[in-house]
Amino acid sequence: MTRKPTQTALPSATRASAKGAAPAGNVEVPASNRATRAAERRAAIVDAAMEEFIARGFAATRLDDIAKRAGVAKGTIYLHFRDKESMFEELVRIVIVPVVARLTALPPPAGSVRDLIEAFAGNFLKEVIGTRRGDLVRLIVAEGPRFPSVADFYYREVVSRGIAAMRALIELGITRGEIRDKELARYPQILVAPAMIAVIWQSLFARHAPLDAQDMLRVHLDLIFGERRTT
Amino acid sequence: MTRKPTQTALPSATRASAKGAAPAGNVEVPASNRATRAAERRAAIVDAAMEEFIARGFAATRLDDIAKRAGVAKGTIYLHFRDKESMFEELVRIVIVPVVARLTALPPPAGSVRDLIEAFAGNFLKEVIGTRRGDLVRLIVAEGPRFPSVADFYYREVVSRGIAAMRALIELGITRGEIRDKELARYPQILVAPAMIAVIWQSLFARHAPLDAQDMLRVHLDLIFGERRTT
Amino acid sequence: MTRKPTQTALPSATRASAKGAAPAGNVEVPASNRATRAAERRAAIVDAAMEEFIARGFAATRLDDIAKRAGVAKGTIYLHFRDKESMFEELVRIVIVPVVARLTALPPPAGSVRDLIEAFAGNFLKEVIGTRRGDLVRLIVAEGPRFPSVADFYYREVVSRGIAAMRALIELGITRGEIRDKELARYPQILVAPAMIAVIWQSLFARHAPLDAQDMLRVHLDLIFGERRTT
Amino acid sequence: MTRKPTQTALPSATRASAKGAAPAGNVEVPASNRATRAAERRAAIVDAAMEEFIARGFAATRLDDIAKRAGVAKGTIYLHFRDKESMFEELVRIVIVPVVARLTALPPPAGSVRDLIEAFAGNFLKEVIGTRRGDLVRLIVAEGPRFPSVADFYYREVVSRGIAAMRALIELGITRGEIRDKELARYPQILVAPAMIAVIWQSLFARHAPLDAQDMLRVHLDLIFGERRTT
DNA sequence: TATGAATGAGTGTTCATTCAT
DNA sequence: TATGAATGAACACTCATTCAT
Repeated sequence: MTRKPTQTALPSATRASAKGAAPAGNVEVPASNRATRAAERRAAIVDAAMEEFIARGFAATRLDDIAKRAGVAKGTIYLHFRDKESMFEELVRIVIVPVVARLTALPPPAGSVRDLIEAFAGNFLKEVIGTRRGDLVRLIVAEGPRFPSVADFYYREVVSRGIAAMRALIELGITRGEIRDKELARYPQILVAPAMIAVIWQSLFARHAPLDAQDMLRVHLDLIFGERRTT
Repeated sequence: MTRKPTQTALPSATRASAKGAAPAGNVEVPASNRATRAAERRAAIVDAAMEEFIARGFAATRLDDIAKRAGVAKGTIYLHFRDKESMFEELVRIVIVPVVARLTALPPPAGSVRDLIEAFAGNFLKEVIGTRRGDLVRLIVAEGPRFPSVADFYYREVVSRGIAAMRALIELGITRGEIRDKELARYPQILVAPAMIAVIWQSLFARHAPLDAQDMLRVHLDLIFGERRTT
Repeated sequence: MTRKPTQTALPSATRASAKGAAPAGNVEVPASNRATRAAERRAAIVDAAMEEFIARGFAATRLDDIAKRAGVAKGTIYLHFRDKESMFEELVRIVIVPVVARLTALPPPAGSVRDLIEAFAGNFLKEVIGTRRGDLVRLIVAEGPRFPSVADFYYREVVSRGIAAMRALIELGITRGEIRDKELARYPQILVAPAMIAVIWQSLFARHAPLDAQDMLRVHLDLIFGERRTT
Repeated sequence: MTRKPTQTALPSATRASAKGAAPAGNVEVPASNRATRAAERRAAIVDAAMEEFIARGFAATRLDDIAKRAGVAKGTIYLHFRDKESMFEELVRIVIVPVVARLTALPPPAGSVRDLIEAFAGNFLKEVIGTRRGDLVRLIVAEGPRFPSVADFYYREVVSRGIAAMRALIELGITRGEIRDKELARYPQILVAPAMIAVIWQSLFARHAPLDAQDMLRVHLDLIFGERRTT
């Protein structure tokens, strides 16, 4: 298998390092204090690791490459993470948690259930589908069986909460008469399935056949809520 | 990462060794001819490789383990496959092709479109979801980005054909008035999404929360076709 | 290191197999008897092995290639030779012996010593320099330290006899007054050295700078015998 | 082939570790700086590799043995050389270059041409014949055909320059009347041949029949320049 | 705290040798 | 006698981890 160093830049939510505050021209310990510097390094490592893990998978990723991409020495990684495995596990947590936080910070619960779900889908589209985070989801699907702790974490923090939230929305929709099919509440997975498929499709088949995820999700919601009168 | 050799038995479609000719209760199989033996060995390697690749992913799988599981010497693998990569690529072909063949051997095209799709879903449930083949699908999702040839093959042989077949069925359903939502034909992925989600769920989360895939697919079809009067 | 199968044909003194006697169109055991067939196979193996050993050296030569080149199965080699090492050792004997025999079948001892030596040099030029046999000499130089038995054999059969023969000629030349330098008899190597250098040169540097070995040997003999009046 | 690790000590020109600074009788060398240590290690690897390659040839040499002999871990070799092949190629350069430099640092160009050549021969005797460097020459002859880059390098740096230098000396000798045979200038190889033969002889046949290389070279020079009056 | 040279266990691949046919 | 599939020891090369500086 060929190794072509992926050179994609990384505009990451975890990056806390872009600080204009550092006084230029200082060789020893610039402006920020020790703790900040450490946090920056750690963030750089996390970013680099995510890129590499996504590009090659856990086993095929070399710490050398992560270090190079993060701009630190290989040994430095071990000052922040116990080993490669726990780096991967922590990485997933570090990246996933803020996303979940943002997605669950639901918009004002005003309006129809469909509006709520559409808002949610819009966020998901923007934050996940076709982004690094989407790739991370695929990575979790890929490595889950070898990292039960990751699968557990992901199930606990993302899947089960997502399913519960969707179920609550569906039940609300049924109560309000927006959703006809009462059985849907038993399988919120059905509501989420096209979004997941979109995530995977973008990773694997986008270059064979592009997919208009937004439009697909709209069609799906039409199916569930009945066609919209106007847009 | 700990390495516990997964010892799952393997009831495989690729196994050609179930010879009815062998006297039952015989320990030493009398051997048959050279070509047959070679085919058996190759099948054993394919089966073993599939188990190992599914359990560990491509990079973390050791040829030593495949050989041990297949009951052959390591060198023997190289009599059948050029190297680890091409073994993986051929493996996918070898396992996928007959499944596709079987799934596309559509049941008697009589009855309603819903009956057709239900028959198809039933096959998929039996042949893929929760089986080794399902795990293979997850494996392809996992390794696809690193094996463009595999992703290409899978798209060409499975995805595009599956999408096309589903679209044809959907259009038929629309024509016959069984399906109301005309836009569905533009996104057959929606029809398939829950089945794919079921495949992944069984691999990753079954132990956290079992999923009645059959029931879920029924609910999904009810959503698309309208609730069934009787079952 | 790349492996380009050397495809040079092999017009070898050891080949005894080119027999027009075999009745065409016979599948089982053609004309010649069993022993002859075996001898042919053995000769084919020896020829093929020589080519391969010369092209790659002992360690880098694969028995597979020898077998392929000889047109026999790999196992067949083991019917003729105990193992790779002893094949190499026997090979050297098999190829060297007839050459020595031919070279030592000295031409009629008439004429001057210089004539004798020139005749000898002519043979050497024709039979060794720039030929497969020359390459074999280089091979012996190359593998000698790892094959003491080969070095021993070569010293015993070729070097010591060659040196002795040269010394005898030199002494005759001194006696007859053809050679002035009496000390030359103590170092017959000096007489042979340019011929050896020519052998090596053709193997290694011919493509950088071609060497007219014949002319060089003449100049060398002029040095020893004094310039010739006419040619 | 039996594998007996040759344990010959190695007084090498490449060894840079003989540090006069180290307190005598000290077991643990105090280390000095990083760069020095790296250079020492590299030199140790080069020395060890030369020993092993000379003893076994390229293909039969194991990197494990080189590492063991050099007192480093196997991986360390790869910090200094890309792979086995390039190690061999660099090795030849590293060892040959300083020898050439020393040999071409000609002695005071005073005196007769014969004196010059004798000085040169003396150096060659001391520096090459019967030394590790001589063995290396034999190794180059052995592996040249499989390492064109080595053969090229050797031709360019050693052979062609040596031939040119010898030709210049011969022509000077002819001009001054020291050398009678005018054709010799066309084949400087003749002048060098006995020295090369001596190199090979010491490697292969010394134990069968010792050769007094110094005396042989003197006889050869007598042949070319005419016998010396006194020594 | 940060470095990166050094380590050595681990793995894909090769190939001499065997042996059932 | 001849075959060539099968074997498994051997080896080049990699890379996670350590540790002296």
